[in-house]
Amino acid sequence: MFPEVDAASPLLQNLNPEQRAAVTLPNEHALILAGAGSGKTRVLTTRIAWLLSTGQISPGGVMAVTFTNKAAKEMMTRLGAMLPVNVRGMWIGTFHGLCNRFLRAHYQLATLPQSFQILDTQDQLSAIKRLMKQFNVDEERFPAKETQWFISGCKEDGLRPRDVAARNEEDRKKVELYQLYEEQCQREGVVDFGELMLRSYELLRDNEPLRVHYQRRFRHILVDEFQDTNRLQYAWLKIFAMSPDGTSTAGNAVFAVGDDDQSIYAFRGARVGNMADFVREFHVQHQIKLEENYRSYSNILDSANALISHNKGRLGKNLRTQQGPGEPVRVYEAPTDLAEAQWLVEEMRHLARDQGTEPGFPRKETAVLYRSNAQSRVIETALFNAGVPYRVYGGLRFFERAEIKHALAYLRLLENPNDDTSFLRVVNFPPRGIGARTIEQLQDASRAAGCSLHDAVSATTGKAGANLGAFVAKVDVMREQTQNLSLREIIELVLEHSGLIEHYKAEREGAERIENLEELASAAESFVMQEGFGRDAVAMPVDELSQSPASQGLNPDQPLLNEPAPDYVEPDAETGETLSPLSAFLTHAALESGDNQAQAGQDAVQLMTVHSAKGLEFDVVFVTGLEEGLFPSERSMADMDGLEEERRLMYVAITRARKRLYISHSQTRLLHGQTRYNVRSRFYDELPEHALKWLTPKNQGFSGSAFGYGGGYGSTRLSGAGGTSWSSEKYASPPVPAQKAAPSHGLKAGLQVFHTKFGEGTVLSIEGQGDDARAQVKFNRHGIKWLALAVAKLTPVT
DNA sequence: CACTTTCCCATTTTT
DNA sequence: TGGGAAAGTG
Repeated sequence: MFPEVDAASPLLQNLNPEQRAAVTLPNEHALILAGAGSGKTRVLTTRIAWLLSTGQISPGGVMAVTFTNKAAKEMMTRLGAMLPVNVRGMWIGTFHGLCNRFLRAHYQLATLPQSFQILDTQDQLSAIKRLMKQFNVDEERFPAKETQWFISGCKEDGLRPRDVAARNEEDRKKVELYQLYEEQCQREGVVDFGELMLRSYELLRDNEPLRVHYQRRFRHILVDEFQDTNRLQYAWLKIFAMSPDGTSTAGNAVFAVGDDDQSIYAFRGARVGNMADFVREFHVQHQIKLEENYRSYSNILDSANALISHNKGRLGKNLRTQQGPGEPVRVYEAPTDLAEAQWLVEEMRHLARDQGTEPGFPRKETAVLYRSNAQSRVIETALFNAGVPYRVYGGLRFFERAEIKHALAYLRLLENPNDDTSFLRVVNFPPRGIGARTIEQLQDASRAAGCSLHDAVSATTGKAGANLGAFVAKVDVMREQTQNLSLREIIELVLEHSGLIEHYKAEREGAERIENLEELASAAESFVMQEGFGRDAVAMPVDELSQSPASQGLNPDQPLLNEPAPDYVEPDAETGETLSPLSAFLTHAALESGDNQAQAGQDAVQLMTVHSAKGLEFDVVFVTGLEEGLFPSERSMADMDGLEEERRLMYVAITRARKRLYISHSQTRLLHGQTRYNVRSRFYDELPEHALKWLTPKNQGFSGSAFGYGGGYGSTRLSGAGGTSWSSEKYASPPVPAQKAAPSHGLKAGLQVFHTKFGEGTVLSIEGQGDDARAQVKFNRHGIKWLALAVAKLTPVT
């Protein structure tokens, strides 16, 4: 063993035997099966810290890949706390972030312009729509969304147009569109998310010296959430560790951490099978299971274990805890979705009251989970009426807001005038007399000349042409004027000269948009300060690469195991070429859409889908809407894989809870304007009776009836007033109609409130009743306003 | 070009 | 039912 282990032992101190074994594995491929709450991130970061502090590797030899920016950031923060090491120098990031970094470093080899821009999903869709219009593709037969899905799917499987076998006319058309789309992107100098991955994969695959260089460099490749990798990501990882023919390269080790039971992203291309493939293709000798759970009481874990045991073909894992049984899992059946929501709110009041006696649950430690976003509405209404502060996850993120995207489009045009997607977004925004007609003509001209819209402008004539010319001139002038300005100044100039600010000043809801635009300038400034810009996007300078651990203050005597290949020097390291701050910021904006958790400081109940709850934990968790057809979703019940994924989803939901878990469902639910009569989810019958406590009498379950789980029986609608054949004793008492009780909005004069648009304010007066109730509120920043309580979202500030 | 009307859709989400 | 996007109107 390494003598340095002793020196590193503080790192290993608080690990259990399995965790310690994982952290100290030899430099060989390994698969860590990490159950929910088993300290997965901890193992991952400690592994890196251990490798560094025992001198087995230098920072430049580490690559750690995650799926989300959040996870990458957390890893860097925790690592930085463990060791005095420059975490920025390491290749820690998301798949896409690392691919971006790689492509920026080798943009010539990748045949990309140096400041290529990244299309997000929206941009991609509009690019495809534009393409389809240009080639007169029938949007009825080929919806743009479907084309987008097809193209992304191909890329995720590593397929170029020529690799796709088309067996019918439709497929041929789609492949043709894929081909045209690629040409368009290349012409415009933009890449979509899939392209980032695919292109870097291909570059490594086809360029041997380059591949060998990186293979020698990254001796340790660590992967988080391995069960979520798609085909291409798997191939991408493999190319770092092996020759394309499958010959293993001596010396580097892939350390994959994942949990097959938490694989819930098959719908977007994730392949759990990658775990088994990994073991086979990499001849994995080291598999370690982390089954000790540090999060939940055993009643909760027993429920999770029992449920997931109904899935076939698992890699096999059982969570255990040293904590006691804890409280039973509480189960509730409501007559209506509204009643379910009201019960939930009532229960939350108790939780708040319990705070005085027991350790207590802060509101932000309470989460309400649901299968689909549509379910949040009833719950939100109930919480709102009860005056309980809450926060909903999901929805528009900062960089996805329309006004932000407009501003970014101008900025992108400064960097790259050929970016037609950006050109079209703002050519007539704010309006400057360039109509659809003019744009069509311009597009025809550009197609005929085979050039970008920008370049086609000079060929246009007439008054329309004059307007276009003015637009292009304006952008060109802005480009010159911003030449030597700081990023903040650039953005401020563009906001002003583009007319965006002026335009929104005139708009009724424009004030908020202007605030967002101002925030964009601030965000850019802090980006420059924090990142020292470009650091994110550029390959590491060579001196850092060859830096010995000694200069990191670590084990001076240990020889480096990862000498970079002498015959290859990373290009940017030589020239010191860096990306402009603007370009780096635009990349940042595309790769990190910004969190949507504004006002995170408030103590509010957390509402989110089960999917977005993955990776989080709360003291109290409500899992709602446990109904056949909803959870499991009827859309996924066609095949067994779909059902098993739903079960894993439920497993994820259950294992979010630390102390108290509620599971609820409703007999009826309003969906798409119609009342649906649902049967409680089959998942109830897969939970252990001993861990449950029914708060309402347990009715005859669907599985107990004579019907079994045939497809399509999950839920039904009442036809007319009749009712269906099987709505017997279960529905003997008609569901309680929606109560029209006076909604207690919980507001009164003098109360401090929060409004999502206007911010904080004070209630001056209330008038009207029920749906007509209005409140006069004096906002700190927006003056006095009347707000209809049925519409406005006012949250009491605590 | 702004505003209104109609129509269509409707798990899950990150990059 | 209700939101967003496309089509229609002054």
